[in-house]
Amino acid sequence: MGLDDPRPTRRQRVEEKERAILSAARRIFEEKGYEGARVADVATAIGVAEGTIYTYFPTKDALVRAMLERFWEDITAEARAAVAGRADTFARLEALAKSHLALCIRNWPFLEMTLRIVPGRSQDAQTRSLMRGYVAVFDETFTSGQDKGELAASAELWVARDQFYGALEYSGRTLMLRSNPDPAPVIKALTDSFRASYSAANQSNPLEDRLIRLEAKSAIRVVRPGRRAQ
Amino acid sequence: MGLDDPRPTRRQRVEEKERAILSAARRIFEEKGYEGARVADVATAIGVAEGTIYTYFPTKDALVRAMLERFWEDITAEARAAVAGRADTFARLEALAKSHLALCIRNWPFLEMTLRIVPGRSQDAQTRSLMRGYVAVFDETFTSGQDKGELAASAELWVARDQFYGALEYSGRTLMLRSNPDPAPVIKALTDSFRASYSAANQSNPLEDRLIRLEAKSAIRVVRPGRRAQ
DNA sequence: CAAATATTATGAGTGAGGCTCAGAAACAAA
DNA sequence: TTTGTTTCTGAGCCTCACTCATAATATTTG
Repeated sequence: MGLDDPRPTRRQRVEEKERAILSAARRIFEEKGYEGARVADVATAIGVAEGTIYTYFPTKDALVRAMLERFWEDITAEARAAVAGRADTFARLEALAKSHLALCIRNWPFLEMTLRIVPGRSQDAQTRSLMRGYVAVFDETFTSGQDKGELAASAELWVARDQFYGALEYSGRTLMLRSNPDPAPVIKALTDSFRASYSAANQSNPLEDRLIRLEAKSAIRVVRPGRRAQ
Repeated sequence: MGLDDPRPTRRQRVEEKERAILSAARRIFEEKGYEGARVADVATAIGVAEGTIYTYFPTKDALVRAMLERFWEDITAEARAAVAGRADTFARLEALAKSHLALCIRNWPFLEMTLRIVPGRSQDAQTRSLMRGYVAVFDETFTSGQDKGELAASAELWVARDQFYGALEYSGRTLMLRSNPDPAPVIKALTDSFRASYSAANQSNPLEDRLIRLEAKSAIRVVRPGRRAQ
């Protein structure tokens, strides 16, 4: 098969149609929300029968999940771009916060859907996995900040992460209700908080902090010589 | 009509049945979640026909909203009890945080439903109104802390509020995924943050802070002699 | 190229569940 | 008791998500 073969392969045709479905879904679900959007709408939008959608995605839920997966992937690039080129950890976190708050406001329907999608009690490990790559940007920034000694080594990553994204999501929601939303005070409050309580310089016992950091590093070297999933 | 008239009035009968419906709904929606719970289930649970439910609540959504309204009212008493008897603002906030985090974990289905209930874009002023009385406990604590000079007068209430509840909700969600949830680090991180960035003592310019506070007070006295809804 | 086979598309049909409404039952007023 | 009013009832309507027998299309084989 030549590189510019005019006849697409089977796999290519399938992927092409998948893309078409997902991009139509994106428009429609953004406009109408999860409940409001009909699977039939998506089918009509790209000129196929409703049944066709179901040959590509087994349920409406799966369709939405696939759509959201793409969404979070796309958005992750934005977050990475926001922190790129900044050395100072707090500057990175501030940039990330700004980027995320803007995201909350611009793409509220998708954020909301992500939180709504998964039904039932404590089953939202799936929701988490959707956002995993996205929050990894925060995680990397935070842990590298700890490694560099800018952030307190004793701080727990997941606690800081929830503080960060929780505050931003709630604030985003509030801002959306305003006629003239100004994100500045939110960013300022959050970065102030982080600077005040996670800066290694502010720790009550800097020596203990350095000790924790060194122990953590050597433990990693000794116990896990290779990279291994937890 | 005597106070202990055995024959209940019409109004009383209506309210009694409303209570019965709502309390059955509470059990069923907690167990099965929003999508899983059937209106017919609620009807069967109290031994009436499905149509009867609809004479009391126009839609499933309205039923859930009424149920959640009660829920938040009940829970508000708990929050008030948590802060009662504590003078220090930070001690109050800490108690409130503990109480709220426990609430997130114990009553997750209701919290989740509250966030899910409202359909459509940026229409969640209604959701907010559900929680209004509840968050008032935080608001009162915070503003009275500002009045007493313990908290920075320049801090914006809504920003602090979103930081507080946003962090707690996200952390609650995370904790629920753990086999052995320990809320202590969450509480510590949040109170540390608040102490570090909202304490009046830590402000860069204490004089300016006192000035803001005095101006705010006198403005209230002069501009609004009576209590007036915004 | 035609026949045989495999894949993909179709849309009428099914089931579930929210909601309606014409009449029945219970209650109140006259 | 009669008449009027409120409350209750459940068979059936309607909207979807989802299925499946059949048709259309693509690929392989002879």
